[in-house]
Amino acid sequence: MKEIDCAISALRSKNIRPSIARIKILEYLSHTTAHPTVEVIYHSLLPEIPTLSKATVYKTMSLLVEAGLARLLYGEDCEAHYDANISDHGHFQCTRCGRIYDFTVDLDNLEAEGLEGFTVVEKNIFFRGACPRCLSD
Amino acid sequence: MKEIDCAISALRSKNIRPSIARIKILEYLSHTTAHPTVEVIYHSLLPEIPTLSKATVYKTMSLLVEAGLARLLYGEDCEAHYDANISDHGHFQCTRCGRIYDFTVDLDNLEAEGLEGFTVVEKNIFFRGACPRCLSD
DNA sequence: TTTCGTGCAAATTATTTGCACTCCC
DNA sequence: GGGAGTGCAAATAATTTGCACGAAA
Repeated sequence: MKEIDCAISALRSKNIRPSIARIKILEYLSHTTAHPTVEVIYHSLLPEIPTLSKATVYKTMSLLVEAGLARLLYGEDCEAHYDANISDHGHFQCTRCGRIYDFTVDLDNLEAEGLEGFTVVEKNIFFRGACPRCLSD
Repeated sequence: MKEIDCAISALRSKNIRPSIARIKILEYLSHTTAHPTVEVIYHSLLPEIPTLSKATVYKTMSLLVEAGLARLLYGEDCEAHYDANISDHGHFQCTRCGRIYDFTVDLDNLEAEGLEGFTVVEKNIFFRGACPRCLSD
C-alpha cells in the first residue's frame, strides 16, 4: 500500500475526514524521524501546498495527537517546568488535573539499543496517565 | 543546616553570587515537588519579595539550570515536537546541534516505585547529551 | 444545504532582550 | 567606582481563537 493510502486509512479509522492537509501532514510525519516542530512541518509542506497556513498545521496536530496518530514529545503545554531534584527519577503527569508526581526508577539497568557512540549526560523519564486522586473522583 | 544556608552554599559552590532572588528561588524549588513553572515560582515568591519581576525569575532559572542546580523537564525549547511513531521508544536530544534521535528501549521491564494506584497511559523516555556527529567534530 | 476544513488576522501566552538604576565588593 | 543583579517595558516567538469563505457529504 502506498504511503498516502496508509495515511488516508489511518485517518478514516479514527473517523477523521482525510483532507489534503491532514493526509500530507500525517504522511510527512510518518516518513521522517526528525521529530519536527510545527514550524518545520509548515515549511516542508509549503512547496506542495502553497495555501497552507500555520494555524491549520496547529489544528491538525492537536487533532492527530488527540486521535493517537501522533504524539507530542515533552509536556502538554509549552511552559517550562523546573525541578531541583537532580538525581535520576521519573515524572508522571496526570492528564486530567495536570499535576506532576515524582517516582523512583532505576535507569542504570535500562537496556537501550541504538545509542552506541552517544554520550548521555541526562536521563529523563516521563509518564502520562491518570493519578489516584483523579481516579477516585 | 537551615534550608536557606543550604541554598547559599549550593550557589557559592557553583560560583554564583547568592543574591536574594537566587537564594529564595533555589530554596523554593528545593522544598516543593510541584515542578513549578516560571509563572508559579513568580507568584509564590511575590509576597516575600514584592519587587520581584518575571524577567528575573527567567534569568535566574537559566542560570540554575546551566549550573546544574535545577533541571528543566521536557526539552530545551518550548516548541512542541511531534512524532508519528506511537510505539514505546526513547528520544535522545543532542545539546550541541539540537537534533533528536530515536532509540529502542524496553519500557515494560522498567522497575518503577511510587506509581501504585496510577494508570499509566503513555511512557516517554528522553535522554540528552552529545551525538556522534558532534563528538567527531 | 448544511456541515466541515481552511486560511487569514488578531489575540493570547511564553520568553528574551535592552537599558537604566541600584547595590554591594 | 565598577561590575553584577534587578526590574521595567518593549520585542520576539509560539500558540490559540474568531470568523468568513469555499469544498465536500
